[in-house]
Amino acid sequence: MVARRRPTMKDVAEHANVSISTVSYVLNGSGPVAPERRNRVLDAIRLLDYSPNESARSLKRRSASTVAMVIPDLTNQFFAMVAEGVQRAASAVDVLVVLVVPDATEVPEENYAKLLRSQRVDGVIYLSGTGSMPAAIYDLARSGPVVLVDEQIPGRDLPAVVCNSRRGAREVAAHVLAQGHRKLAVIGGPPALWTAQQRLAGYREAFAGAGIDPDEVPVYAGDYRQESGVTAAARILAEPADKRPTALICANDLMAIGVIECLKANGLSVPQDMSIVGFDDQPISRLLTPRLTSVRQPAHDMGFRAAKMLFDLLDGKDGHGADQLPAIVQIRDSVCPPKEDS
Amino acid sequence: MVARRRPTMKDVAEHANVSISTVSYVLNGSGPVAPERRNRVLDAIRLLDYSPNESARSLKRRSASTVAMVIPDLTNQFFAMVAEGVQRAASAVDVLVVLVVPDATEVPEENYAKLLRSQRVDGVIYLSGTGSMPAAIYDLARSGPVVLVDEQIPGRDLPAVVCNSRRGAREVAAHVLAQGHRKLAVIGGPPALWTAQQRLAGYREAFAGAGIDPDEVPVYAGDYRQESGVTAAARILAEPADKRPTALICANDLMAIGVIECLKANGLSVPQDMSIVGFDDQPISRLLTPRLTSVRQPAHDMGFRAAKMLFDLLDGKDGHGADQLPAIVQIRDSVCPPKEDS
DNA sequence: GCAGCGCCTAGAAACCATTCCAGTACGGAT
DNA sequence: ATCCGTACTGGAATGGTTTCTAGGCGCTGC
Repeated sequence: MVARRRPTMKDVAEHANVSISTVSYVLNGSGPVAPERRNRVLDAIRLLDYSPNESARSLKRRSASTVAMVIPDLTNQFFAMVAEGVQRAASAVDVLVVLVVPDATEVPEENYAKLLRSQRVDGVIYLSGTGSMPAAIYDLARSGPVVLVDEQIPGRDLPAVVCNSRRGAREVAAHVLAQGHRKLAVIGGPPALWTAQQRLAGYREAFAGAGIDPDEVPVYAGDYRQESGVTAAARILAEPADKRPTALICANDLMAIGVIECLKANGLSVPQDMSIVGFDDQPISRLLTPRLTSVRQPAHDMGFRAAKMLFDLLDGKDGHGADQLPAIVQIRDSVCPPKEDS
Repeated sequence: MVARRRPTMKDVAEHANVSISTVSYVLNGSGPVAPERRNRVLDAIRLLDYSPNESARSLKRRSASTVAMVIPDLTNQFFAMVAEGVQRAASAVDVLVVLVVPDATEVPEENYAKLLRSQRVDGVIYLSGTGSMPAAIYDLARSGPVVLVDEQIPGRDLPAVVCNSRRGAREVAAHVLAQGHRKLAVIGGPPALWTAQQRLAGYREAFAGAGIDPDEVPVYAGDYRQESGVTAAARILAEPADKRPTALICANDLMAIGVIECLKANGLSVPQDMSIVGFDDQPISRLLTPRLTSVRQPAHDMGFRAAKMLFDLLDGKDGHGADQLPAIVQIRDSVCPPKEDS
């Protein structure tokens, strides 16, 4: 089968006995067309099964009706949910979303900038993953509109949709403290990430509020991945039993899951032997045993709003700044009062 | 800040004192250029921070270097993993992947066809979700190259990457039977889906092989979503205890999770009171209590191969047909022998 | 009866890169 | 000195759309 040439506006115009510009006016409603001719054009379009060549269109319009979405890890359901939110907002206005997964091997921000400059995409929605240089993101933003999700660059106010992580963190830590725990430990996220900083700050506020010196609470380094939860838990278990914390505050659910895995493997039970909380409220978290107490971020909504914000930016509406959504503590079964003897 | 015009080849050419075509030759290596001039061009490109306008390029080349990936549900980790595989294959050859999530409200295949015809994308990778009409997919495939993942249209051999679901299903059912179960039930997927049909067929083969009449085994209708597992479990629990199956074979993990949720809520324990198996081997499944016995599909690899297959198609290499990967049974803790008294 | 106005239409100039083709310059062979 | 082939270069056509501009036509109001 010889791949027949797709029909163009010219074909439609000839078929309908009008000029090319008339066809364009009909297509975009960008000029007045007499009803009778409009119908002729419409008929011709149907007949020829014409659809406009989007490459030509974006060339002329200087806009690709496409945005890039940078997602560090799709299998993390938080990101997946954000992605769905973005997608939903985009498809409502007929914008395509291209999926970009940073390649760990190189500095990817440069590629996104090139994407932007080559007009393949009109803007970028950026979810930061385990490690990205603030400076690189800022450079990227100079090539075109960028909206950050759950990330902020200190000092520069790039448009962003964030969650009140600090408050959520404070509240979940307060919940743990309210159960009577005094020997705590934190498993933190990648220190370079805004969210990790915010969450830690929130925890410390709660500690201070309960009369505990935040600097006395050990913070184990994590990277938001499950594996790092396992590692941190192993380190904690290596300490003598009477020095161990009675509650462990994890900066996200994945690490909390790793922790629980490790504790269980070592014969400890959660929450009886150790209370655990997470952050993110992944859908799985309520299916675990015990059901994990966590902090819910409105992921879908964050994605949706970020996309909206980007579209506004592209439309020239310059209401940038950060949009902040609430984080909500979900209390479940992974926290209980500490044992008497600790 | 006035949005300054991006530099074009013309600017580069003027800057380097060569013609536009020379710049193009340098850019694409599509013609001989003397080293000295090549360097002048390269310098000018760097100096002006030029990057080619991809819209113009695709217009001329008649190819967008972009493919669409239809994903019914990103929060399903199986799909997410496939997506990552696709993405990885694509980024290796500098192809963009646009994410398309079917909108439940309308017939989306038509939109994908339009996407294809408008040359916004060169091809489509199609993962079928809970319900899609085979005919619609076939229509879609007439607008451009389409590769199916974990789906096949009977009678038409569209290019596809599938998993040996039938065999995996047979084996996992055989495992259940080997534990001594004789009273079984199946919770099936959407009957319109190829995977659901294959899995059911596999289960039935195993039943027959164990001397059980497959038609005697009740099949509850599910739709691959967690909720439908809950519903089916509730229906089963409504039956008198001595008529209940001792083992429940679920056509995917999500439904199995729903089943377990419901059983637990009703005071039954898994696997002691009822054995459960799933299909897909979602990453969460090994974190549940009990750890769920399931069938692993090489999701990432399936995505990767599907993308490769599509790119081959686009390159004119016509080695279509279906690629079949093995499904591997993962035996864990959710199956044990039936109680004596049943 | 004519200027002036509103609708509508067609022509043509962008938009930017690719590629065919004709042409230049220069080395060596005759 | 002439001719030819090679290695390179530049002009121009092309891809399909949008949009500016000018103009045609039928009215109204004076």
